[in-house]
Amino acid sequence: MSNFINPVKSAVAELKELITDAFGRLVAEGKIPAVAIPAFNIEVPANQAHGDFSSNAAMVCAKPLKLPPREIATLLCGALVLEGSHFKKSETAGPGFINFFLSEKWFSKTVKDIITAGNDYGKSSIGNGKKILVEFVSANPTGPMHIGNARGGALGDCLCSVLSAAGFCVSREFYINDAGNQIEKFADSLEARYLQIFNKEHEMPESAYQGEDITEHAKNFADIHGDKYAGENSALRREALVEYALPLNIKKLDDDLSKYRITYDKWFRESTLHESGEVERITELLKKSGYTYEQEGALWFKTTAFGDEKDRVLIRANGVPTYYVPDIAYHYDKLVTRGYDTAVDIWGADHHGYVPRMKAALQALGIDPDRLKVIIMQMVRLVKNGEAYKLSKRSGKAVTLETLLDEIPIDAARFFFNLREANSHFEFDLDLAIEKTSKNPVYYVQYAHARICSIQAKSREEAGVSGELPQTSNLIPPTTEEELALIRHLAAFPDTIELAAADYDPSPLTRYSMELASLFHKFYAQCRIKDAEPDLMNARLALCDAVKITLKNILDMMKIECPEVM
RNA sequence: GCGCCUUUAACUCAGCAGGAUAGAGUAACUGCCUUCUAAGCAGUAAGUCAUUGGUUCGAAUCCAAUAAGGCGUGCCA
Repeated sequence: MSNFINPVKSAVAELKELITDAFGRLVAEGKIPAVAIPAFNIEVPANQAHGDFSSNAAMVCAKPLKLPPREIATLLCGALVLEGSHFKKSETAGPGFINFFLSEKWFSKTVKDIITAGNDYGKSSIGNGKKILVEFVSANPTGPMHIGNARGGALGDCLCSVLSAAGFCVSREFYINDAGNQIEKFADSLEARYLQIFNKEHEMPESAYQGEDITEHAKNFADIHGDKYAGENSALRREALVEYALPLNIKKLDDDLSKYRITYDKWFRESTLHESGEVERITELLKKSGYTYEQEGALWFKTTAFGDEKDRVLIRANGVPTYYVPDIAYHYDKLVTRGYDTAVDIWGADHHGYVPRMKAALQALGIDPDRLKVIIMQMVRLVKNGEAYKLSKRSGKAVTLETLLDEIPIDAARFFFNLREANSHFEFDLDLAIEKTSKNPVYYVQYAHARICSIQAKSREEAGVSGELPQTSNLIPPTTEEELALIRHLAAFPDTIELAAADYDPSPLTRYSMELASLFHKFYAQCRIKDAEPDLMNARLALCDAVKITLKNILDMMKIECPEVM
């Protein structure tokens, strides 16, 4: 499935070998004492003048070798054999760094490898086929989704793509809280609105959902059933109302999320855990774990034994389980019953205190708590005309996902929400998101893609060839700094995916795409393609192709369109 | 009170398994379209990396304390 082309990794591995060989040679020649060489790093210097890679090998050896770092660096440089490698030059610099410069061959090879890999370029196998279940959005089915769900959706969906690209076997899941207190509250609200239709005096409970969607449900229900349920007993009436409205709400969630380009592998209903007896079974398992006790008529779980700040109630004194129990049952289902290696949950920051609680329960059940990875997402602050934008025109309530997508393109929403890491307080500039200029990062990146498409078409036309360019068999090496910088960055793509996957954070990829677009635009401004010499034109078209492939691979992951014309 | 998160240029943010002169975009100011998409490029200016200590050859990065802000701390979810 995945190609193992990682131009940076292979270069780094080669360098480590070259340096180790050089040490060996120095020892053999008696120039340095034979002591254990400490681990050293190969890194990409911030400053390009310092080469393509640099190593601190000489610096970390200063102590064991009892020699000044610069002297060691000079010795190492003398002992390095670069012939036949992908490097053309090494030099000592600064406090004792050794800087390495890649040969032109490496650059040509990288371009060729990317084109060969195509859709697979960037994929990695670090996931090793491990099964990951990512649960995200899981919005309350009692009402519309809000702006936090919009962030969670874009983040979760993109994270799934990243993990897939990194070689994990990923499932997307939505957990529907269709049981418990909030459904009771939903029933309260619907019932009150329904009864109000026939009796204006009827009062709405203060704790009820006040949104217009509730009123609409009640009205539509009354259109179908009239006052038939007004005289019924409350339990029947509530049941009928919930049975009517809940599926509509769930359908709406699904519809809205589909518009947002999110489709789940599974919608998991909390109610099934109650119906199947799993909730009771988990309660028994927890009791058996020895970490529960009864107090004041309630059943408590000793979360303090696992570092939480206080113990928590599992079963209320009235015999009804708190939300905690089905949640534990749900995670048990993910990690044990269904056997996922890892469960990733994306939660709003207001739930962060819940993390130690959930992990404590897993531990009590003998499950490694590290198998649950909770991504905490900080709040989003919408800004319009330089001011906080809090209210939605339609409902007068918090801005809904639907309202947001009315205001800005889906591409922009998905891109913007992945611009920052989840755990950063996020300011979303609505004016910027709809702007069609280079200020808007989405357009900037898409424009690079469209530009390449245009160049390719024009150049082929000019050369009078029928789609046969570029020929990658014999690329002439790049020479300009713009080309070199662009290829260096292309080569870093697989590492960026691995980094994003390891941190469960897609945002490095978003920023990577902006940098790639920027380097491409610079290259475009500086290097002619259409009227270049045939060999040069071919090489540059190949480079364009490699950029286009990489851009497309990223935008596909984010489910953002790759326009050929803008 | 206790816990988690945040604090880097005027604004929004990168950088944080310690490394060589702290980066980008926006806003401000200058240039560049008879030449492959100006939705673009080039340039100028902008910093006490919240503060104070510590760790060491070296700290925006690690540790501690302080300050400011956000969020938690329910027999709500």
